[in-house]
Amino acid sequence: MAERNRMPNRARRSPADRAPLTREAVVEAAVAMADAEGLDRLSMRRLGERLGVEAMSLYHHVPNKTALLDAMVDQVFAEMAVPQGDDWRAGLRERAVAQRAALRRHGWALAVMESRATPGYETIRHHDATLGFLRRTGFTVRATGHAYALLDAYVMGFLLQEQQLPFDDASAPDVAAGILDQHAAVELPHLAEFMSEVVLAGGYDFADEFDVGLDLVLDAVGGLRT
Amino acid sequence: MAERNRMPNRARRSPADRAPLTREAVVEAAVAMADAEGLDRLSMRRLGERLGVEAMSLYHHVPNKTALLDAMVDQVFAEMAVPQGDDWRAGLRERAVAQRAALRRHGWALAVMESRATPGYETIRHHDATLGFLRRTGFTVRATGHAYALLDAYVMGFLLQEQQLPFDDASAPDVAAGILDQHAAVELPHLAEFMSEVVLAGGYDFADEFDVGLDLVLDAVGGLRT
DNA sequence: ATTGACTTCCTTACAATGTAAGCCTACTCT
DNA sequence: AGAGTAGGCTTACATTGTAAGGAAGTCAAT
Repeated sequence: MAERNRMPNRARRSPADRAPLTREAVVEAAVAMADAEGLDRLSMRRLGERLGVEAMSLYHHVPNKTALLDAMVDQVFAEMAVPQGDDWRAGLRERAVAQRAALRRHGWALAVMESRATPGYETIRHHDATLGFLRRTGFTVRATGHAYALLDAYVMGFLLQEQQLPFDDASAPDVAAGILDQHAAVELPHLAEFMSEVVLAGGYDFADEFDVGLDLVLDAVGGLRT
Repeated sequence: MAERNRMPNRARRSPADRAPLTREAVVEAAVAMADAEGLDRLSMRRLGERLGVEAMSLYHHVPNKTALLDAMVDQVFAEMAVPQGDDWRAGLRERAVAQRAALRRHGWALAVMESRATPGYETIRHHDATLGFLRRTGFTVRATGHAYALLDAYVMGFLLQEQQLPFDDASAPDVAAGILDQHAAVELPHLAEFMSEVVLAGGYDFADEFDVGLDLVLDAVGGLRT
């Protein structure tokens, strides 16, 4: 009896002496799984397997799969650094970069965000902190709304493009050539021009466009400060 | 026999005297279905039902569901007007507005575009035409790339936000209050400020932010012209 | 120490999905 | 007339989310 109670409350000894399952562990594993294998390979059964548990056991920690997805997105927001300091431009730039990094690390997140509409705790906190940063660094309430919408739209939209266009690594030229070949029957003079003069010229990385656009957007945002 | 051949080639008389099924009809019905009932209610079985046909019959016109989704997206691009005229700013603004209209008409399209990466015929044509417009109205090849990326990122990103934020109709105040209530335990001073001073002040429609940001983006794009 | 509530796991079961395999029939072409 | 094909149908299977309920352990109160 003394021995029996040596273990913490919820320790189980049943099949395998595994660590107690918690909501956080479930969400974390789900994130890891989606990161590693993609969103469509994340099923309750497979997630359970990874945690050494049957699928239905997960429902003790998460009401259903969409709630799990919401929690996963919230986790991503938790990873996103919030802007700090007094320099509005530096702060916003950092936030944009952090946002992009987080959403690239978790490629599934954009897709999930898009379909769900229930922001979680960390998400809300992140928004509040960013709004606070804007207010603090000289934006009126109105301007804050415009600035936030513009900046966020740009970052999210760029990420969306990045996921579609396959020009972000060394294989860009091949892919570009492939697309042209595939539609060889159609007249595509301008696409061909862009491909040959920019993409195939070498050294083109679509990811570099991010900074170009970001600077322009930040200029625009700056103009909103009274 | 003379009577028999009165009908066009593929007319069937079998169970119901329905019109011949074509790939276009399938895609069109799929788009209509997704528009009306949402992407997740679009299944091959339900689509077949709508067309008076069993699910497997659809596979004679479309190789698989993902190809169908690709075709649906392509259809949306086909609806998107391409920029025309000599005025770069007017042309780009029109295109952005058309793009937004098309993607709002077909709320599922963004989500599908995000997961697929194989552009179709109409999509490629649209890109080519837009690139052509930029080149024609005074953008260098390089500047064209930057301008296109920036503008598209903004429009897509804004749409993504629009789908998340539920502030685009008269219920905005209720929703805003609901979010604050739900997280009442957390300190959210800046969100509360924004809600009370902007959203709850009445007359706030997030959709209006589109034009504000678009003008700023167009200013920025204009700066890219030589 | 016994009881009863509660947690956390499991098993079983069901409906819905995409789609492979193969059959049937009417039309087209020779 | 006979062969080939196109386009429909039926059947079947693996995979999904999850409802329902059962078993075993832990805890609080008696």
